[in-house]
Amino acid sequence: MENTVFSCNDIVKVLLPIASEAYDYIVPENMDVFVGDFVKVPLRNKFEVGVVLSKNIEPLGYDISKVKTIFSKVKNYKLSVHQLEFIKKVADYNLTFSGNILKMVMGFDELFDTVIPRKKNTDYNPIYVSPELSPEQKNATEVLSKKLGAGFSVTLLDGITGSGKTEVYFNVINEALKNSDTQVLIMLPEISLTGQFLSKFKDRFGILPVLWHSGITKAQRRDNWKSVMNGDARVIVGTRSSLFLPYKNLSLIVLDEEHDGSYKQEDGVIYQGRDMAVLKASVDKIPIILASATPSIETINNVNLGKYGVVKLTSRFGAAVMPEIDLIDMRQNQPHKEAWGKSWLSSVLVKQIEEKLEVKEQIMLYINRRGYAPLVLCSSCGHRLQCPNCNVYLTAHSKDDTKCCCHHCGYTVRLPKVCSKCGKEDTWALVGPGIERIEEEVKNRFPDAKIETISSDIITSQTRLNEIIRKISASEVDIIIGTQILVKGHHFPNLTLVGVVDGDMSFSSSDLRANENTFQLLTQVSGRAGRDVKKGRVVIQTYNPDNSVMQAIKNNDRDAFVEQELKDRKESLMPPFAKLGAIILSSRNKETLENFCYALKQKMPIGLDGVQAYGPIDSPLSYLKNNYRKRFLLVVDKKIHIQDILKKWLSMVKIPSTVKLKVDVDPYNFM
DNA sequence: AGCACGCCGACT
DNA sequence: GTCGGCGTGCTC
Repeated sequence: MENTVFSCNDIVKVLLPIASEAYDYIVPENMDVFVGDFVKVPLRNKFEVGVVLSKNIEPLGYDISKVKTIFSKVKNYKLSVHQLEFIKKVADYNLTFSGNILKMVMGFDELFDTVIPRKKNTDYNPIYVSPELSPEQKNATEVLSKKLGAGFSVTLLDGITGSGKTEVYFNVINEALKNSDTQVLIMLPEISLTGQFLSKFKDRFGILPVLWHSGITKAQRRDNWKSVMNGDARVIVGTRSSLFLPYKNLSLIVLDEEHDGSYKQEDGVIYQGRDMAVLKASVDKIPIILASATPSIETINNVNLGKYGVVKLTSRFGAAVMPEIDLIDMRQNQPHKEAWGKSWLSSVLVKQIEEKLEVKEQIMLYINRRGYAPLVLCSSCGHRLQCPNCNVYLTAHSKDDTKCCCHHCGYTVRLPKVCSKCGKEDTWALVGPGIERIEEEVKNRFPDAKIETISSDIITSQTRLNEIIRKISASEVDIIIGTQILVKGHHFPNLTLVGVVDGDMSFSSSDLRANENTFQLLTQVSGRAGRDVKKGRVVIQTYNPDNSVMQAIKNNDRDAFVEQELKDRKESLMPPFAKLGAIILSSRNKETLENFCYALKQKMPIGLDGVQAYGPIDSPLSYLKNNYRKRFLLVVDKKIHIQDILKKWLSMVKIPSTVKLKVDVDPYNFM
């Protein structure tokens, strides 16, 4: 197979980076092509580069006069049989075209432009310096190192926050790299984490890994892609898209923060990066390490079933101990009447902040809501400002010179003078707290404190984020107010108090993993406190202190949470005890959408054993970016191949060109 | 997803 | 007569 050569007049299948399966092309005279070769072919009225898959032995299902001839071969570019197999499997699993996956493999448009190659230092001379490991860390390193070179395996590196998981897998990576021509991929959930990670890696190994994510420059893309293909890149750090790079000889994948929802790609081709990483490891027959302090329920279930191995780190690194966690019952801690609608920090939390400021230790306040206020309401008639393109309310940003923004489509409007409904002037009430409003309250209460606010609206560049992280580490900041961006992975030795302003927020999402997300998020946020010699403290404000998730967090009892959650999922027949598939339909035309939904409903798979089909229903966001949206949901027995059911169902209807249809295998949210 | 083709209304 | 907006369908 590897050496299969095709020559003059053979018809071969060429996969192109477009939404399609492979097309047929004739091999011209004086050209030999191999499986995996990149070739330039005519497509319509231009040229496109694709990859040779196989010889076409089936009769053509169309007019042979349409078949064009390969124009040229692209030298020095090749995909291995493993890579082709991976493309096919990812496409099949997620019910999309192989061409869409190839597009991700090829990474960018400029790949085959003729450019002067840049000089890069490709020497790999690491001088690895490991810190002294604890007995637990040593054991974990040993167990994981034994998986190297021993074929496909999945192992969960299950270690509490601050236990030193990174040092463990760094040691394993160092072990893997002793074999001179192998490559290692380290996956992180978000771009914002990669910068910090690179310097940490450099501290230990003395060299920088190759970086890959959607934000790197074109020149970097081109260079990094090539160095991964020719094997010069030994260590690659990247987000989920780095899975599709053309590795020459990958020997290990480490996927950090495996529970993180950011691994799920929601637009374009929908896929779960973590699951595709496991698939990649199985195709390449190599080990994969999944690391987390709060593993996903799916992964824990796979460990329980014996499908995945596990190594545990149960104590914090060095002298650090786990923080003490308090739940503040907000029903008993409402602000005073005159502060109603102006204050969101309970007196308990305020007192704790004062105490920490006194002893010059750092405080982090967490609120996962951008902007100033999530709702703008006319106090005269009750009218709410809404987005014209989506059915959501607008969020008020920056109190003075107020702009109102839609967080889904980006629509922005100045706060109008008069209410469009009742015509009265200056009646707007800005309702609820966002991060900017919490910042305002903190500044009023602690005017002498040095405060930094971190949200995606404020942090527009990696440099800016790095600068703030440096300031925090150097204790130039007293109070840090942040959204998601700060929760993951950071280590601030002097941070000893974490305050969660709205602990209930993530419960209210239309996500089937809402409980799980809340548990993971609050555990991770809490994990920022007291990572060094000083003991940390966590204050979570909540209206549901008796809720079992909240209790599990307070008691630092992950097992209790997992047991309850597995029981609930089993009873309600949700993953990991059932397989889900969603069909998401959207159209600018409401009637066309409704008619097509009716047609799809007629062909819905009913009466099949172990298959339940629901829908259509309006999406929770039933109007988004000028499109109406509806959904169907399939819930099937784990033994049933859900892709087959979906494929068969969809083959029975004709999708109008004005209706967009997306399939989401293993959906996470129902938006 | 692009991109061309063709149908139709508007405007010179 | 012809320019351009947009709905439709094809790409080997």
